[in-house]
Formats: sequence, C-alpha cells, structure tokens
Amino acid sequence: MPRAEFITIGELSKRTGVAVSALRFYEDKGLLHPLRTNGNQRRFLRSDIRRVSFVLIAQKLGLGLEEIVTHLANLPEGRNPTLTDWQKISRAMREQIDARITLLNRTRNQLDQCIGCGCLSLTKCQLYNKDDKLGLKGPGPRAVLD
Amino acid sequence: MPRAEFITIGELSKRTGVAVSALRFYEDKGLLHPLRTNGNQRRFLRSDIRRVSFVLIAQKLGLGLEEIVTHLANLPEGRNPTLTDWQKISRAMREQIDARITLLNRTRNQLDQCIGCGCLSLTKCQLYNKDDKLGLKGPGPRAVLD
DNA sequence: GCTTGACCTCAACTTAGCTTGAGGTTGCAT
DNA sequence: ATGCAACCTCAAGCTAAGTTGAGGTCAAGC
Repeated sequence: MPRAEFITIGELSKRTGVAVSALRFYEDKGLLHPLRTNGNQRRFLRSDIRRVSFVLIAQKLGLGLEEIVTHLANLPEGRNPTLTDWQKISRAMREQIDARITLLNRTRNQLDQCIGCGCLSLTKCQLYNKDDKLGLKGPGPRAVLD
Repeated sequence: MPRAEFITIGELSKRTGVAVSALRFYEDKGLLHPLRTNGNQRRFLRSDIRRVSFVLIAQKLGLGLEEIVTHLANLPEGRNPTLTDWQKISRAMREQIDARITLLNRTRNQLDQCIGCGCLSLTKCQLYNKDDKLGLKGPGPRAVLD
C-alpha cells in the first residue's frame, strides 16, 4: 500500500519548513482545512504539502494571505488537486506578478526622469497618484492635493 | 520677499497629502527634523515638502521607513538640499529598485518552469531557499528540510 | 499502564506603519 | 482680550503575519 494517507501537523511542518504555529495560523486564515482525530488532533492530506508550498511561493511573489486564499479557493477541496488544477492557478498568479513587475518598471522609469531633472516635485512628477489603483498598497490616504 | 521660510505641519500635510498624524510619526522615526516655536509647535522647512515626497516615492518602490532614513541621512540637514544632493540619493535608490525587479523577474521565470511541469515540488522546484538572501523579506524561517 | 513527546487552545506579544481619541495649549484674526 | 481652529502629547487601537507561553490532552512505545 502507499504511504499513510494522513500526516500530522509536525510532519507537515518538517516537510515544508513552516513552523507549526504558522500552520495553525494558516488554518485559522482559511488556507488549510485539516480533518480532526477523535482526540481533536489535526490530520492533513499529503497534498497539503503542495498547498503550503504554493502559499510560500505566492508570498515570495508578494501576495498577501487573503489574496492567496482566493487563489486556493479554485482548488478542489475533496479530491487531491491534479496537475491541471495547479497549472490553472499558477497561471492566474503569473498574471498578478506580471502586473506587479510592470508597475515596478514603470515607476522606475519615472524615477529616472526625476533623476534627470532633480525634481521630485509634486506638481510635475508623475510618480504620484496615477498608479495608485494597482498600488503597492501603501496604507493610508495618498491623495495629492496641491 | 519670497514666501514664508517655515511652514506648519498642517501646511506640509496639505502640500504632500500625508496626514498630520503620519508626519508626526515620521518625525518620531527620524525622517523629519522640524524646528519648534516657543510655544512648542513644529515648523518645517519648505524643502521638507520634497523630503516627504521622497519618502512617498521610496515607499512606492517598496522600501521600509528605516531604509529610507538611511538614504535621507545623506542629505544635508542644515542647508536646503541641492539638485545634486537629490540626484545622488535617487540614483542610489534606483539600484535598490533594480535589484528588486531583477529578483522578481527571476522568481517569475522559475514559476514559469513550475507551470510547465506542474511540480511545485519541494525537492525539485528552485523557488525555495536559494533566493532567500536578497529575499522579499518573508518573516520567520523558511528553510526546507526534506 | 504509564511515560513522554507531540499535540491542543487561548491569550498576549512582536514589527511596521499608521490612525484615533482624550485632554490640554497656541497663535492669529477680530 | 477673546474666540476658536490648529496645534501639542501620550496612550491605545489597527492590520499583517506570525511567535511565545501557560496550562492541559493525546497516542505510541516499552
């Protein structure tokens, strides 16, 4: 028979490098949905290793846990996700990261202009506003009046 | 005569779009060094508008306030910064943002490979470890054992 | 059948980057 | 000289993404 179907939180931690406390936190946030033993201990699917991997990658790409939750929502909760499942979701994510890179590039180019003129002037410099829709989510209001 | 030499915190707020509370916070963090009236109210230099602008841009580029403080440390505190001062500091920052873009690009390319093979496998996928030195500063340990 | 390491919950603490509120003072226009 | 908007400080609260610790339970090996 294949290896045990379920793994403990400790094992999941070892296999992913993510702290046990973080895994519990992830469950809390809806990223993981382990079963429970009669004694109330968590039991994860093997496929959750991959699920956690996905979270790590997505984080590296700069996504927040909430965004990741919505991506993961596209995975089947019952059966083990297939290769196609993962590809679909990865591709969707790729678009987000592409957008982020584009935005960063544009911002950098504008910075170049600012270097050229030494301006950093609110009235002229296009680095303000404009891009805030896709924004690198600075908290608080960033409206420029003037 | 030219316009008043000093501006109040409210004015600085209006001119930059940054909340008064945030400006006080920035002083606390060492980003601003206003003078005080006899009555203990803050008085900023006009050049502080530009200083705050710089903070906003730097934040957009993904720098933390602490990093920004060190960049700003290169500005003269007494006299108003010259164009050359700003150019020097902007150029330094450009390098940081370039590095960030590079890292992001590399990560994306690796994601492409993962899409190709559908792996997301800890043993094969190069998206783990490796890059963590320059890392997009995920908190906590991310070592992969396995 | 008992010991012990792994597990459980819940609450409090952490850093970053602020905001909000309470309670009090300043300074400019009339 | 007075009214009142704008200023002041200090403490507490917020979100993200977790960690740490106290106090208690589970399960697997001897």
